[in-house]
Amino acid sequence: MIEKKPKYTKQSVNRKILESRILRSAEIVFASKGFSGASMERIAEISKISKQNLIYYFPNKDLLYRRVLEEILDIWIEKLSFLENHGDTPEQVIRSYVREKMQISRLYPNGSKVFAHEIISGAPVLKDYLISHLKPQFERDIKLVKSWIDKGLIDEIDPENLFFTIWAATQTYADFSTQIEVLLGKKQLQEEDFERAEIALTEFVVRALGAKKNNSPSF
Amino acid sequence: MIEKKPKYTKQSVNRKILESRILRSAEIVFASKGFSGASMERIAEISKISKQNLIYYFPNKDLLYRRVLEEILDIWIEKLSFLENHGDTPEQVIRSYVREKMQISRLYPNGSKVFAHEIISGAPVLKDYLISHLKPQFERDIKLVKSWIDKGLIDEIDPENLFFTIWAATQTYADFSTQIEVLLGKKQLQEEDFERAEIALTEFVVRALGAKKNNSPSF
DNA sequence: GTAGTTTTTTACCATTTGGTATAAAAATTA
DNA sequence: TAATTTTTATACCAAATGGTAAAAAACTAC
Repeated sequence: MIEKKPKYTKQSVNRKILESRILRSAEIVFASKGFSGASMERIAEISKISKQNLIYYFPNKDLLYRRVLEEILDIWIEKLSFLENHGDTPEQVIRSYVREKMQISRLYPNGSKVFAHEIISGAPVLKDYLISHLKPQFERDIKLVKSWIDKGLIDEIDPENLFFTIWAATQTYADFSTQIEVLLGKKQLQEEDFERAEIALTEFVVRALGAKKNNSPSF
Repeated sequence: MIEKKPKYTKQSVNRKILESRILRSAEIVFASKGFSGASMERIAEISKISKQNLIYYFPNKDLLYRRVLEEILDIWIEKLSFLENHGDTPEQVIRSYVREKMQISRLYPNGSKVFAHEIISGAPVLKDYLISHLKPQFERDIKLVKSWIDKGLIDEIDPENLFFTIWAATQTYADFSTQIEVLLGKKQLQEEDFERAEIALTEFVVRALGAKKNNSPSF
């Protein structure tokens, strides 16, 4: 029997809230234990609901895992396109891009870690998605960078490796945070650490590109 | 009863061979499934021995995991010191360092992945080791880079982030190889891909440092 | 060859865990 | 108040899996 329902009942709102609470909990557990090491029991515990109730919302673990991955990927796909980082000069685009990427590492460290586990494991779940969604965007962005080179706006760098390096350098602040914390002697990375990293990396990249600067170098 | 034995009997040789075969198999499984997802059964299968025989050599999974991590770390610690990359100029040191690091990614991709899983998971096993071994070396290397800056050999870059970026960019070729393969449209990364990456990254870093070059820029 | 040691195989077990089934509160909506 | 949805509790189960115990087989040394 199909019923007509108001869109925002108390129940449906609570449901959304609880679902996202579960997803955040799942993120934490998947990030720190990997897919196999994460137990539904533990995720339920962190979500402060019973295991049975968790299963009521997410009938199985695979689905929950997929949802966590989808969530972080949607964020990336949305913010990660070079083309959409409006800016007139290559330098502006790069600065904006590195900032966006670094913000994702700061704001969604657990999602990033789950993604990292997945890719390192050979992307058993995400491979198709990478091919269908990430690759086309990557190729568009590569073209853009090549056009910059052709126009003489930047030096003749290797476009593919430019992206791999930026991604790696920004993600390392989420994925390898434990190592960085140890080496910097900090219990946890603070906003200032991310800011410093953003500045350093941006400077690296801009220098490497030999981008024609608007503002004079700061040192 | 303690017996004197010849050092290289048929048995002891076979044992060493089998042990390293097991370690390589374990590396593969830990890399693709993480610690929890890796089963002793599967590791035995790849090693072409029975599960019970595997347990004979490595009485439990934790120990096997530790051994795999130790193996890759020994390689790193050995090759990763900035100071030991002899070279007169900063540029030479950097080039040598990036090359070494990239070679590790090429030669030990699975070890690198196991390490990555471990760090992303919060380094439950390796944390102490990082503090006691990696941190002191890191601090020495930071000092060296700072001395370069003081002497005006390189520009005033952020030393810590220099290392984080180099590590991330080189390791991504091992850890995120699946993603890179997808984006480059290749089934597997070849030696030429690593070489290209090495050149690109080296150039990238050298430019970022503003190191005084010996050879004129190639473009 | 034989005793002693090392390696391999066979049989088995206890725990974990993802998930089912069911009933019944509790809360929400109509 | 009746119907629906959400939550918890109880009991349970099959498969996977890390690990034990012990006997058989292979090898080494004398």
